[in-house]
Amino acid sequence: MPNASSIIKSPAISDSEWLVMSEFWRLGEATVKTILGELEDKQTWQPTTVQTLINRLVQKGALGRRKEGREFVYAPLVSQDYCTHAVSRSFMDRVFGGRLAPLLATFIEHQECSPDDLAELKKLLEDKAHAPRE
Amino acid sequence: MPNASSIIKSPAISDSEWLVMSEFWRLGEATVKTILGELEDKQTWQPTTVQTLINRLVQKGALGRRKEGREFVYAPLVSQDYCTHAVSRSFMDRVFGGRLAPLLATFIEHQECSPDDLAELKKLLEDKAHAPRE
DNA sequence: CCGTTAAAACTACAGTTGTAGATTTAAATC
DNA sequence: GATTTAAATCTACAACTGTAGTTTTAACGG
Repeated sequence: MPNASSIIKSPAISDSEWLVMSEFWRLGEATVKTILGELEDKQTWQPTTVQTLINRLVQKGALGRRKEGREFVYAPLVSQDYCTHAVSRSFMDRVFGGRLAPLLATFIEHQECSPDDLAELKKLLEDKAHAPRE
Repeated sequence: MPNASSIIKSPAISDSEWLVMSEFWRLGEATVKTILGELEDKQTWQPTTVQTLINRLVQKGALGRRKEGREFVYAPLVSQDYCTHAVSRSFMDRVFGGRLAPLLATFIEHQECSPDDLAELKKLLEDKAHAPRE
């Protein structure tokens, strides 16, 4: 995936669209039918709804596609990593004035973290501290 | 602020509206004129735009108001803490499958954290570890 | 080659959002 | 009380969203 970041603004992916993109990111590529199968248990969307969301993602440049027989095979044109980073960044800016600590604090305060979670987070920080420049 | 959480769904505050709410949360209460002054350096909105955003926040139940002379004094009806927690929760669910560690990892990976930040985060975790139940 | 039929494309429609101009109202002032 | 005028209300309008029905197209099977 060429890194379009810092040049191209990541396409604005809406909430519903994000659910669809998640499947594509997980699968790498897929037909509408495949996605319908994947989403079946998670959503109650009609097939045309999913089709519409996919179409919009193509229009926005988030998905590409190639014809294969009578159907299209779609695949992400933007990486999940890039998109999650972009939305996280703007989320943090908007809600926490760009500071990460208050974000983390919010979850810790509200006891959303199990001891295991805390340990995991700690490990993340320590690893980073020991290899500050990768 | 009575804790309406877990009962009442927090009003869906849009991006622009959030900027306005932030000012009210900071100031406690304010008139439109005050907010206009506060936002002047940060935004290029026309006065009516701000007025509209405030009106919508009132409609949504995020702000209350009382008449004072010829103008209204507005004040938050929902706490910042509650709202930030609510949006953080749903953001994390949507983008990171509900897991905090990947969220943190995203920022760490992208070198968005200074050593100071890392230290601060670490301290947060340690404090929590030592006082798991407040 | 033609019909069947799955897939895609087109159309729809109300609610939200970003942004703001135009009009009304009522408080303050003379 | 009439006038001024700041503040609020009303209106606008396009883009985006969530959600899906209707119509067209073209590949496959006979």
